[in-house]
Amino acid sequence: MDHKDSRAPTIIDVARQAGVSPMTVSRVINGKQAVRPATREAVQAAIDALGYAPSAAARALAGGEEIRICLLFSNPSTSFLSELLMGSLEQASHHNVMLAVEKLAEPLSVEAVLAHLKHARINGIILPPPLCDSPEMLAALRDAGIRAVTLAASHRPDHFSSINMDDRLAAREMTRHLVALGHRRIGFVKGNPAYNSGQRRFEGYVAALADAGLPLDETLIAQGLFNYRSGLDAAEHLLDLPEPPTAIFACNDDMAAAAVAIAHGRGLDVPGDLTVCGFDDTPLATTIWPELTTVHQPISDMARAAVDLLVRDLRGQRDDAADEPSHVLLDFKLVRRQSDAAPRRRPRGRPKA
Amino acid sequence: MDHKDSRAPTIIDVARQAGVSPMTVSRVINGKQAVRPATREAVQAAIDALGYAPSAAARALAGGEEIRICLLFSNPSTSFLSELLMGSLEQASHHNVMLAVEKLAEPLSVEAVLAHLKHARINGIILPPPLCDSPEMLAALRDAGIRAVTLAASHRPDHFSSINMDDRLAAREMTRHLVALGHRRIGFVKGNPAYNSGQRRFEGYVAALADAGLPLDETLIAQGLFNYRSGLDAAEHLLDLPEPPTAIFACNDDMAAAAVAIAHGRGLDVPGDLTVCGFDDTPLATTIWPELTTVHQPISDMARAAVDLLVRDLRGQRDDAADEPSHVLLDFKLVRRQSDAAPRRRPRGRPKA
DNA sequence: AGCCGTCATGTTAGCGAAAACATCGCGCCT
DNA sequence: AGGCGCGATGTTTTCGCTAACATGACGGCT
Repeated sequence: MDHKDSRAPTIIDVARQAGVSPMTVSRVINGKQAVRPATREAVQAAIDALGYAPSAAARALAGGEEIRICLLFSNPSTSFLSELLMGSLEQASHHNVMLAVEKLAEPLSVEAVLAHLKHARINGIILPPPLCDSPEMLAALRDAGIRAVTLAASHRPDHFSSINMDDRLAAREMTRHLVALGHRRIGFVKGNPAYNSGQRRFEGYVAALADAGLPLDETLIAQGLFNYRSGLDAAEHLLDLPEPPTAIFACNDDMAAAAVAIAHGRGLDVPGDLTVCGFDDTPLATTIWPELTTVHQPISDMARAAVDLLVRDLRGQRDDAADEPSHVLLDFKLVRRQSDAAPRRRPRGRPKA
Repeated sequence: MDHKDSRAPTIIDVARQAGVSPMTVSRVINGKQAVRPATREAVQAAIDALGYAPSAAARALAGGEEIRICLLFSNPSTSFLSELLMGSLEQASHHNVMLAVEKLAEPLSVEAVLAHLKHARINGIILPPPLCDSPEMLAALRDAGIRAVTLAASHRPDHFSSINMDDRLAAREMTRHLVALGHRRIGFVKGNPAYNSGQRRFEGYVAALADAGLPLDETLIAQGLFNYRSGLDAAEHLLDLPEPPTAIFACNDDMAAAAVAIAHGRGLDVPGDLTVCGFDDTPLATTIWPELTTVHQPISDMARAAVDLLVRDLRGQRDDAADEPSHVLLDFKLVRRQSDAAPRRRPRGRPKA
């Protein structure tokens, strides 16, 4: 298609084609300043005709500051990670910033990390759990003058922006959904107390019960650790109760999957004899059978938002020093699949042999 | 630490500090041509002292060609994807090439993709499954003159380089391991026939049986589809046999997990009463209980190798047109966890009630 | 002894885009 | 009516680095 087989068209080629100066083309590309509509259209036509796309490298070079941000993670589940990566990569290329991805070695030495970040000229960092909940990490970052935004952190950080999902509300809606289905005895499997999100999910459960005027039965609450193994124990305990729940709401999908396994082990049909719901919408939720009804956390959206915020903060540094961190709360979605149903008419009846 | 609070040090600062010209610094950085050891050390010292790191943007700009490669995926599991991303991102930044990550919309229109790639000035593509197994995709890419390397493809592509793992050998070793444990009746759950890797894993199983002089019992072979649900059916079928296997080797972890679930549902202990092994080492393998003995596919290494190959091909284009595609086979690793054990002394004995 | 190749290093000229500054034309205000 | 201001566009310079070429010193060869 090209006149010459040689190189990709540059902004100068476009300018020539459109009969304007390169600067005008640049303005059109960046949508800046005033350009007459007629001129804009001409330039756009030239761009389309030549199949021009700006060189990211040249842009970064000329644009003054070269922004490099880093997604620093230590130990999230891979599904969480890949969502995170997808979202942040996309948005990073969108803003034309470099995105490094860094895995923190296990004995996490804050100084070592900082030294590395300094060395790699990282301007800003995205911190997913569990790093975002480490006060020393946060403090060290602040002292080093590196911008950060926490993602799904337990606590709202003091000096940084944050992106979160409303765990409490999500759990409340899920519980409300269970109540609407007709369940009255709803078991809850708590998460690892070290993670605050588990706590907030529990609060949502409690609140929804109160909303519905249902009593909070302590015996229906089992402690879990967020992992499958603990979910096994918790479900075992719940189903051993003299009057077992008709539904189990677990704090994450792994534990919910464990509850399904235990139920099947006892010959219970899910959801016929027992409704099981999870939280997070990890791939596990759709690999097991029946597929789990769960809460979908918009991880890639959160990552996108985090990049946006970080870039805004970073670019803003030059403009003004207003620097107020923002805190955004993203929408979750309750996704209904096949593990929930109304309780059997006579909850205490035996499943058919 | 910096003299001025202003900007990051440039190659010129380093040159001044070391008392040489910028070009010499550039040569040291790129490890090119002959630089006297003494000079090299001086420059290195200056680099360290200033904490200098080269600007990727400037490098790409000056370096002539700006290489952009793309990881094009359609539908892999997220764990596979995140490994892929980690490896390729790391290596891409290592080579200072841009890495775009592109998800293909479901109704995969090859032309649309090509148009997009052209537009985004992508020079080379990494193709994981299932895209790498689409002949039309491969043909279209070749016709468009875009370089590609397939990753874990079923067939060795004609015109592109490829990265693979030896599925056949891995399955053979796993089976051999099971035999060494004392198992004689080893069930096999095949994968979706559409994927060739499943076929090659099956071949490995057959070969290992032959190695051990064990008969190939057709009744012990169940067809699966690579998903959990199909694993449930396959395991059910296998355990319903008048003389059930003492071990089940599933073609992937999802189906192995299903087999564990079925075993538990029947009151069978894993691995006491039944050994279950998987393949792939997905996160699922370590979330369920007991954790699965499986084959670890070095996905991130494969991604790294893919990037290396692609960059070499792309840069080589300028140098010479030798252009012979290479095909590399990476090592797998058999990872033993808690789902395998020697069979019970009397295999036909009932599990204790 | 003089010439030339070769190694080690310096100099110049961009790469493609955007910032900063310059220009030009036009309508509006006093 | 003259100047002022501003909107639309052009020119120049700059970003950090490397390719290509230039230089200079040194040693082996005839």
